[in-house]
Amino acid sequence: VGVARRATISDLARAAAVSVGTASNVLNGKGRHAETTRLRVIEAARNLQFVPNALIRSLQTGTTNAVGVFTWRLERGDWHDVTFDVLRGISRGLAEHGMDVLLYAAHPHEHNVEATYFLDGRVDAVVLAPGGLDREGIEAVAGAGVPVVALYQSDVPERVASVCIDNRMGVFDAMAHLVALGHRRIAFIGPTYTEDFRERRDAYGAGLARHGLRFDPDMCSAEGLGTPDTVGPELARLLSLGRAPTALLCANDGYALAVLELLRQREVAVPNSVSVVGFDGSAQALTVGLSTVRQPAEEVGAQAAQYARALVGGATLTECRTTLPVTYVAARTTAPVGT
Amino acid sequence: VGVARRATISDLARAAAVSVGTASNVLNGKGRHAETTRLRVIEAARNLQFVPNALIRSLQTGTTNAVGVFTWRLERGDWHDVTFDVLRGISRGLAEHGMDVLLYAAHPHEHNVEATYFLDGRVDAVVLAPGGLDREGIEAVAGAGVPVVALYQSDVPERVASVCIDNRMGVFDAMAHLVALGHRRIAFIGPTYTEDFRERRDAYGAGLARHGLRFDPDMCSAEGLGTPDTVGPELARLLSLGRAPTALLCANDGYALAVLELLRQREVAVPNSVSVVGFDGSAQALTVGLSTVRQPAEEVGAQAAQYARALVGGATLTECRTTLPVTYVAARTTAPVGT
DNA sequence: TTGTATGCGTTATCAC
DNA sequence: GTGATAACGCATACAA
Repeated sequence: VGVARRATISDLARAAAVSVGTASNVLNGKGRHAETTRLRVIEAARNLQFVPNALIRSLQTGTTNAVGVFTWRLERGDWHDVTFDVLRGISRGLAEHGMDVLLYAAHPHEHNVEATYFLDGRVDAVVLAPGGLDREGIEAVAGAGVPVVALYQSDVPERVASVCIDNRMGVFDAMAHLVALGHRRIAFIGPTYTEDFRERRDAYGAGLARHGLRFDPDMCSAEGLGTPDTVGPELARLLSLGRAPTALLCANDGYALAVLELLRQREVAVPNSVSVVGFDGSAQALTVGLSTVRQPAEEVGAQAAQYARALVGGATLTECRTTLPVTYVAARTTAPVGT
Repeated sequence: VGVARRATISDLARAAAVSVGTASNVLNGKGRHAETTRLRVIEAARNLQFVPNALIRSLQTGTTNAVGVFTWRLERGDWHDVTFDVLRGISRGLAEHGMDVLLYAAHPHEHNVEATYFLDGRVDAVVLAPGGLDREGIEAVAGAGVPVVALYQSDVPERVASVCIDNRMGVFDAMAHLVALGHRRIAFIGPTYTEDFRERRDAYGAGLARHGLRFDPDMCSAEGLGTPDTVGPELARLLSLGRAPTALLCANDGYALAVLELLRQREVAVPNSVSVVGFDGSAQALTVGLSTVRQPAEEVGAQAAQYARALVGGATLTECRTTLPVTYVAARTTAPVGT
């Protein structure tokens, strides 16, 4: 490994026969300078391959040009299928303004997330996916003067920005479609351990009422449902009901895909025997033609990036919150009842 | 936004009635200290919610505890379906040692990647996905004393680490399976714009020879093939051949999935009329039951993380290179010929 | 227009 | 065991 000490601005100044102050000013385009001086500095910088130390620069300017991003996990197919789409949105939204992402390492059972992670001055703001920091932790970060953008959480402290999606709208649209297809026995499969999941389940209840359908506890997952890979017993229970559901509304694509796989193993025809609907519009969902509610995950990230920048810029937006619309897209896992 | 100035170590030292040096030592567990002193410092740190400034800390210690990761894009379903798996592997491998990931923002048509990105002192090492930095750029980074780990590139400068996968093995295994199923007319669909793609295509040629099959240029994509969404004409061409292929070996899952979708639209039965094989083992591939070669993407990332740490630690491994094995997994898109 | 001096917050090196 | 002080590399305010 080469140990070539990188050139500092003093090296540069010496080489260009100017003072460090002048060198700094020229490089940052501040003040006026004799053309010859300017050229000498530029030339020397090229020769020395001078790259200013970002750390010290940040220390000086008070800005790091980086946003911390915490995503609870980068798991594949777990509770949140669109994590990476969100990440891309954030990254892109920041890239347009020359900012980078500091991805905080946090993996289950390995580290607890602490507010202090985000207070060491490395980032100008943080974007938080749900599940990592509790309300107290969020308060601590925001209270320390680090702007916070919360994702998929509407119940956040006063000064915290948030970007959510319209779960209610998505569920309503999906249910309207199912009802239009003649479905009356619509079941809901999903857990309750995030705000999104809870909203979707609540919307399911409200959706039934909208169409004059009765809520049947048997047709709705109880609190304890785990991750998609443990959905087997729940599905078995539903299928064994006297009046089994003709449509399965799932809390997200992960559950829907797990359900599809189980149905395939049981040789239950989809969508002919039973319709299945997901939520999120994950890549896998699109690939298999799952009818699902597409959420604008990349936009969620982009919006978060914009809020982060705005807050850093001092914009004391009291209203830096938004709920983005979703789009139900019928594909190949929904059909008229009894076909 | 709160502007609460964060407590510095001098504040802490004053509060604890010790010198900054002692405070620093206590916090970092260096040297021996009277128990009372230690407790005073700890207590004061708690009260003041002291968090050391990571920038200055890095300035002092010369280490940032962060690794820069450059992934050409975070695109969905583009050339590299496993980007996120790799990212997870890197993140995880670093997290175990308390290190974070600085994700460099680089999106197509928005920014060119320059070696200087990685030379501003923000990271201890960098991991580079292919396509971003050319050989000269990599040399520049490594030459400046920043350890580099290249992914999916074996042709790298002397001091650069690299993590690759055994493309040849994967293609051979897949072809052996196809041949065992009775296939003789096996076509290859894929581009050549990455080393992996080229290796896979070359292995296809070698694989044919292995089984005593003749290489037919008509059965192999020409150089110019674009992204998966433009694979239509190529597939049409293959299907219209006098002796059309009975099996399609695709350069990666993205192409394979695109092919599957097109075949579905054309109502060509898979695997009964034609078998399809992908490469990479992406989430989508697993979901649809694509027969594919699974590459250990997360391990690739984890290995890269380990190399990065080793190089940072001064380990002058001349041999910090590896080629990880892959596993062909037959699923639901391959069947005996003519069924 | 250019140069000089100060300070950022921390760690490391040395006296005490 | 503890404390003073230098040094890290840069931007900035101010003097020349």
